[in-house]
Order: sequence, then C-alpha cells, then structure tokens
Amino acid sequence: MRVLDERKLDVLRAIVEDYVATHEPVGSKTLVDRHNLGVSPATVRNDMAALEEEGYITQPHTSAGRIPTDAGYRLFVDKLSTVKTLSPAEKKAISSFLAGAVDLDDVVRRTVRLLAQITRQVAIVQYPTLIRSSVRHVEVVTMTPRRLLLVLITSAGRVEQRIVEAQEEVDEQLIADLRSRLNTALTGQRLTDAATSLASVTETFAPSDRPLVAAIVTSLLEAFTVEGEQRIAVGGAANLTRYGDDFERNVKPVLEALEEHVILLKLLGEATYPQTLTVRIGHENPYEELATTSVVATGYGSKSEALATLGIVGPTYMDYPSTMGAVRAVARYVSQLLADS
Amino acid sequence: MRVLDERKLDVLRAIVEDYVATHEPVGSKTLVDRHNLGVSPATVRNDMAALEEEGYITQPHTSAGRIPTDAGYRLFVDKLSTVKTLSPAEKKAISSFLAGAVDLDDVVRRTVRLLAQITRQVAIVQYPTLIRSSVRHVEVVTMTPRRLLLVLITSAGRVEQRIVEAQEEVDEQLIADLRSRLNTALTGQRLTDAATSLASVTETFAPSDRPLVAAIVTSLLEAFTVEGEQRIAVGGAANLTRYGDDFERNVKPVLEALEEHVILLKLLGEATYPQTLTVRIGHENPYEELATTSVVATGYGSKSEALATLGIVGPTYMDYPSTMGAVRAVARYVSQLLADS
DNA sequence: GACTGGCACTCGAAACTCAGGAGTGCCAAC
DNA sequence: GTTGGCACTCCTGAGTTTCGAGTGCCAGTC
Repeated sequence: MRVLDERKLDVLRAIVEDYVATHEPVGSKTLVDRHNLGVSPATVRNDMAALEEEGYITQPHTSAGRIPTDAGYRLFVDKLSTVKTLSPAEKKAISSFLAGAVDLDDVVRRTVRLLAQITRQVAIVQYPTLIRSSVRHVEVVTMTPRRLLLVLITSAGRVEQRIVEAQEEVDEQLIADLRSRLNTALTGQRLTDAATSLASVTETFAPSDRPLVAAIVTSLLEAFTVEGEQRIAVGGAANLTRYGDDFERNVKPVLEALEEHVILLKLLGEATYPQTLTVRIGHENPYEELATTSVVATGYGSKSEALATLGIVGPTYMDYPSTMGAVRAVARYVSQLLADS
Repeated sequence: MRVLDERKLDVLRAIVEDYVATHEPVGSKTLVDRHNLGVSPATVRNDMAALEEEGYITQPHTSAGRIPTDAGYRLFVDKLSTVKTLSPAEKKAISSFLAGAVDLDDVVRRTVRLLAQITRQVAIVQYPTLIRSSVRHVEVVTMTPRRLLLVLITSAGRVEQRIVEAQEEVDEQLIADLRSRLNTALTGQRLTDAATSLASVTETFAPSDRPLVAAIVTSLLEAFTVEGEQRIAVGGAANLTRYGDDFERNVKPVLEALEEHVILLKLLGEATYPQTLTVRIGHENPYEELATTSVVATGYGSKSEALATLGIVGPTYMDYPSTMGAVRAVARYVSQLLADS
C-alpha cells in the first residue's frame, strides 16, 4: 500500500510536469515514455483512475488524457515539489538590476519589470505601505499665492504629494512658520501616531489662520492613511501573449483584472510574513473570473514585518517550482534593498 | 466629372463608416441599402472599382466586399470627416473627474483612465516634460547618516526624487548649508539653465566637501535632464479584449509595444502644438509591428507650448471622428488644469 | 495480489466535401 | 452616365468521414 501510494504520487507529479510543459492532456503511454516510472502504461492507467477518483486529475472528455485539477496542483505544490532556487548568475542579475534604482518609485518599477521578465508572467507589486514607516520630513511649497504643494517624505523613502488650495493669498511668513512647526511636531513620528500630533499643531495657530491650517492638516491626514496604501504597479502584460490560444479564459479576464487595482489588491492578499509564499490556485483565489488563474505572492519588507506584497498572476498550468523560486528571490532582494535605507 | 468625384467620395465615406461599425467587408448592395446614395448597386460598383484602382479600398479576396486601405482612412480623416465634439454632459464629466486630482501623478493617472474609458482604446499619457518648467524648490533630506534623499519640485508640480549615497557620514550642518545654497542658486531657474548655475554652486564649497557636493550635483543634473522625460502612463489594456477575434494582429503587438516605453514615446511622436491632432494610420506609424494599428495623439500643456503628448492606440478600423474628438477634449481639459497651477 | 498485454470502444481533431450566398465584373440597354 | 441582368468566384458553415490517442476492462503471468 505504501509503495503504491508513492507511485501514485509520482504519477501525479509526472502528469503535472508534463501538462505544464505541453499544455496538452497527458495519456498513460506518453507518460511512461517520458518519465521512467518502471511500470507499464496499464499500471499507470490504474493509478490514474484512482487519482481521478480522488479528485486530483480529470479528463476534458472521455478518451482523452488527464489534466490536473486545482486540487492536483495544490497537492503538487504542497507535497510533491520543492521551490526551485535560482542560479548564482540569476541572483547576481537580480541584485545588480535592482541596485541601479535611483529612488523608491524606481525600485518598484524595476521590481515589476524584473519579476515579469524572470517568471514570464504578469507581475504585480504593491508599493510599501505607509503604516510602519515614520515621517522623515514635511515640506510646504508655494506654487502660486493661493496654491500650496505639500510633500511628505517617509522613512521608507516614499514621497507623497498633495496640492492644497487656499481660500485667500497665503503669507510667505506663515508658510515658513507652518513648515517648521509641522516638522517639529511630526518628524520621527510613526504615521499612525502622526494623526494625533497633527491635532495639537492646529491649536497653536491664531484663529485667523485656522482655515488654511485645517485644509493642510486634512490633506496630510489623507496622505497618512488609506490613499497611499492602494498604489500598485503592474507589468509584463505582454506575457499574456503566450496564452493566445485560450484568449477568452486566460487573457481577457486577466487584462480586465489588471485595470482594477482594487481587485489586484485582493488577489495579492494580506501582506504575509516576508519569505512566506502564498499560492492561490484557480478557484482558490477570491475573484471568480480568474478561476483558471493562479497567484503566487509573498510579502516583502524587513525581516520581521511585511511592508507590502508582490507576486505574479498566471494560468493554473504554470511552472510552480520555478515561479515560486523567482518570486521568493525577488522579494528577498527587494527587502534587502529597502532594509538598507 | 465633379459630380462623379463627389459621389465617389461619398461612397468611400460610407465604406469607412460601415466597416468601422461592422468590421466586415462591405459590398455594393448593403451599401446602397444602408446609406441613401440615390444610385443603384451597379453604379456603386463602378465607383468602387475606381476607388480600388486609386488605392483607397481593397478586397480581402475576390468576390468579397471592400475594406478601406490606410490611404482610404487617411483620405477619410483628412477630407471626409469632421472631428466630433463631445456632448455637454461628457465635457462636464471630464472636467469634474479631472478636477478631483490631488497631485500631478494623480492628474496623469486620471487622464489615462479617462481617455481609455471614453475612447474605449488603449490610452497613453506622457508626463509633462521638465524642459519648460523651472525649479520651485530643492529639498535635501537625511535618510541615514550616509544616505540622502534629494527632492526636486518643479513649477509644473512634478516631484522628482533621487537617492544619493555619500562616501562618509554627512554633517547635518553641511546639509542645511547645502539646502539653502542650492535653493538660492536654483529656485526660479528654468531647468535648462539650472545646469550652469549648479556648476557655480559647487565652487563655493570647501574642497573637503566637494565629493559629496559633486555626487549631489550629478544626481540633480540627472533629474533635470533626460530621465524624467521618458515617464509614461498607460491604461485601458482591457479594451484590447474587444479585438479578441484578431488576436495575433491587433492584440499581441499592442501588448508588446505597451511594455516598451521607448516605443510608445516614438509612437506618440514629438509633442505637437496643443490642439493639433496627429493621426498616424497603420503603416504610417514608426513601428512596423503595429501596421494594423493607428495612433491618435496630441500635445497638451499651455496654449502656446506643448508640455507633453497624450493619445490612444487602436486598430486602424476605429471611429476616427469620435476618437479624435475625445482625445482633443481630454487634452484641452488637462491643459487647462495644468495651466491653472 | 499486483502488474501486464491485449482488445474493443470512445470521441475529439483534422481533413474533406458540398451547397449557399454575397459579391464581383462585364455587357447590353436605357 | 446609369442600370438590370448574368455568369463567375470563392468564402463560410454545415455535415461527413477518417484517424488515432487514449481509455477501461479482462484474462493471464509472476
């Protein structure tokens, strides 16, 4: 029984690998030809029947080969495969490509591009969340006499901007005053705490200046909270080209999802601990249009806490070991890069 | 002869309009049925033969209807159609959607989204060029003792960031000094002139501080020049879905081009005067993979000078009057919004 | 009891055939 | 210059056939 079970798993592994390679239902004969299972096609057929019974594989139609079900992929990912580590050359390439980034935006852009290139899938990278970071600096710049630009620089190197319209012309002296008081009150504060500090700043101003100060405070609060969380970068849509055969199932829904960043955020899921890969296979993901699609994601950031999530989206018949390896590796290098800051 | 010519043009117009609507070759009979041309199919056939002779239409195969050639579309756009103006409701919608933008990035993101939605094509928006704008403010922030963040705020409201690594720990006093001198020297300068001013700033520092100053100057110069030019936002890729039929010709090449911002920049072409629409039909565009694709673009910015270009990419059989109207309208509203700053 | 070879059966994919019809070009007539 | 008529072309789609990969089952073997 033990031996039999093991061979059945071997068969499942072989089916997944073959199907991923060819995208065609795989039959018992081709299976024994390609992998040396040491048994005859007939035996494999028996195992296949059992595997089908258990729900790991299925037939698109009678008298065709088998393809893995979502459950089959799940088992494969959990038990039958090991995450592939990248070659030293690849690691080198990742590291040096990312190292060339000039700022946080550039880091994200490069990460997306890199991830898409390595995995040959659609890559998604969430911008580092603001929650854990603190205020590095607040700048107030006069654009026109009645229009101010607020620039918030966080410890993670993220720069948020907000335009504030004033009711009336603003005195340059007041701006300077405001700038220095804001920085005194906020610099070094965690964004989550900064909100409360802001309130006390308002009170130190003369009532006549309050409307302006209030407008600015509102804008800053906005910048501190949700808005920023939702930024996402996407790349590698051209990789969808490779699934040209099954346009309706694999290309169209993905293209549509890519436009909706809210959906992408859901797909990526909650930021997990760094270096813990999340794989959602087919129907496991929270968006039913993408039932033929898998997501491989992981948190990235410091060792202990995830700042945000990155990952890829691709058809369920992807090469999980390589993809997972690539996602994990990229996340590690980005984390490292950000940790240095 | 004159009358005949005019009818021939009517026929061409009818062919283009029908083909755009149905995406199917249009024959003489259906043509007289749908448009009241006042002549018989046989007459139309004669005209069609002449139009084909002149290269404006073609047959996919013998005994099929006609479809416009690139030259046919060109004639249609130049002589046979007028740019469609948007309804007041649409204008209102554009204006109010754009007005909600919180900063320049947001303006660009919204513009892309809007353009894609209205035209139902893939939208491309180039970030406003830095060339014409001037320095509003330069900020130097210490991230870690050896890592500085430069933030350049331009008159157009664009914010550029650069990380600078110092060779050794940097004295906070020096930073403050640097900040104030940079701002004194640069604020108000056109970016194009700022380069020369930078040189003189360097000289005012003690030799021991020169390496750091040089590093910062280099970074700033970078920010002043090319790098920033090339930023582009893309949206509406999901609209490619509508051309699912002809995946290889219409979807694949566009998806691939979208990944290459360099190509997109070429496609958009030189920033034209605002409100001058550029239409490149099929093979007219500079990228042969997109020979079945047209680009409708226009510059946007102040009344007199274009800051950048925006536009859409779609199959040659697009609805030119509406598309051109939408592109023009969006460009106008964005220009207006930016002019206010 | 597990494995294997053999065999009849299934059923989709691809090739083939074949009418139907939209569309054309040409010509003679108006 | 326009029109109706007519023969011709050739794509489209439906129906048919063939081919073969793959299956399930069974009887035989180790």
